Amino acid sequence: MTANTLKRQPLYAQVKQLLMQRMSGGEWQAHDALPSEWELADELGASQGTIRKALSELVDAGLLYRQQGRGTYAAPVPGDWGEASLLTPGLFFERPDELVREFLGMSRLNASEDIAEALQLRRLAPLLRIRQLWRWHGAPVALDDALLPAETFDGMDARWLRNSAGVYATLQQRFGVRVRVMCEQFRAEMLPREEAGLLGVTGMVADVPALCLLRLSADMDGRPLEWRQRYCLTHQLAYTVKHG
Amino acid sequence: MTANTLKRQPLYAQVKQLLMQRMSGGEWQAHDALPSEWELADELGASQGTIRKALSELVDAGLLYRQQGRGTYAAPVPGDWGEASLLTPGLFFERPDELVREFLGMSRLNASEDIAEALQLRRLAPLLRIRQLWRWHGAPVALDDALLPAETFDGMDARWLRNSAGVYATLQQRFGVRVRVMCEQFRAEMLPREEAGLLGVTGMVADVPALCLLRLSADMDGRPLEWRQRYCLTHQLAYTVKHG
DNA sequence: AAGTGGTCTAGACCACCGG
DNA sequence: CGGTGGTCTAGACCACTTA
Repeated sequence: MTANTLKRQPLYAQVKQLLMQRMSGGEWQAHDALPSEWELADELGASQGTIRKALSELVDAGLLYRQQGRGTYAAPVPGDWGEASLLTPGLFFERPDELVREFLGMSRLNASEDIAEALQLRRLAPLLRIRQLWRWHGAPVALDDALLPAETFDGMDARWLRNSAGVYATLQQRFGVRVRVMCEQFRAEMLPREEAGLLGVTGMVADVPALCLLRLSADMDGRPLEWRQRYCLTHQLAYTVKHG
Repeated sequence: MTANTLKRQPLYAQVKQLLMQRMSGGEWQAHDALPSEWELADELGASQGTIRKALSELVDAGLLYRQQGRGTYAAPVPGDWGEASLLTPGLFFERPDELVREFLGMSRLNASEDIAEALQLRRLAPLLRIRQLWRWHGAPVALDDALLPAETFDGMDARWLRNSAGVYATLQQRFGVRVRVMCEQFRAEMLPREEAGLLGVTGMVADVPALCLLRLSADMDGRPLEWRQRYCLTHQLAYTVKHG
């Protein structure tokens, strides 16, 4: 392989980088087959083992999946809900039920100091706020606010969001940006009034504890893209994370 | 390498398995150096590349760490707190402060149906309950109950727990068992009275929401070992998880 | 300088999948 | 059957640490 990128990067890392760029450019959609290891090796002038190492790391990163005897394929865009599933508390081996997403609306606001810092924006930078409701067997269980830098996603159209599979799918389709969840925070809070209303928590029993989730997402190069805040009702359900 | 274990396992997986067994047996303590790749290759009759693949997977699993030019070392036992750190809500890049663990006591009880199933025990199987308090800058922030199958850990001594670095460290030192966190659940709950007392939540303001964490841990072969329940106060702190 | 892990190559064989 | 990914080998060179 010709030494085209930064010299101090190992070859397999350069291959990985190149493939990620091509994937971002939309060369392969979800479930499209990539060239075989040998074709890539010829094309890029590297050995098959080097190509394999790059592909393996992309599989680990969740960007590709492989099937013995068939080929290597582009993985679908991750959903807005994230890796964790909703399960009945205490049952770790339950099969997760499907969550249904409902787009509530898009609005504009200015970044607070915390959020501006996390997203590496100037103070009061304009943001898009995308609000979604999650239902489980019809009942609302979570409320999402996704905050995106407005300048990066200038031209975002609410209709795109209403008719797509979620924020991440829209960013991928309309802006060619692949999102990666960087870190998440959990804490317990009393459900604020506005969110309680949207989640259908009625009556004077306003003393409902909610699981509050914060998420920071970035593109494949690590540039922050999204600050997400979620209120989850966990009376009957719990957020379940499986480890390596 | 002689075909001694199950035939359908690839060689590198057998090497991995063997090294895990030796590690469990206490052959290498934390930060002890393992033999070099070439020494292992000679000893086990595999090639250096195969040994490397096994070692790499053990590094990914957190059992080993490697330093270029120096060697391969046994990783220290993970702490009881887990992977997630406590940070100020909304600040993802903060440096996590140290948590101080305090052993409160050990008692016995019988497994509920849920717990018996998760730990693959019969109903009402005897359990050890190990209670620990976590402090952050002196103030209590979390309360842990670790539930272990009493028969597996027959002879467990409370003094071991009081003077060790935690439950996992004790299991490793006294029983040669390496613990691996399988999955965790989060939900929001109002803090029950007993836990509120132990966490120093005083007065009539009993309406404190708490982050409730459930954890299922296992040994390296996947056999369930521990059910842990934790109540976290998250008024000023949040549970932060970083992703791959 | 010697020893270690990290990268890279070339070639081989196997297991699996599809037509 | 051919093509694919999965495993394994042997050998080479580099980068880093230690002495």
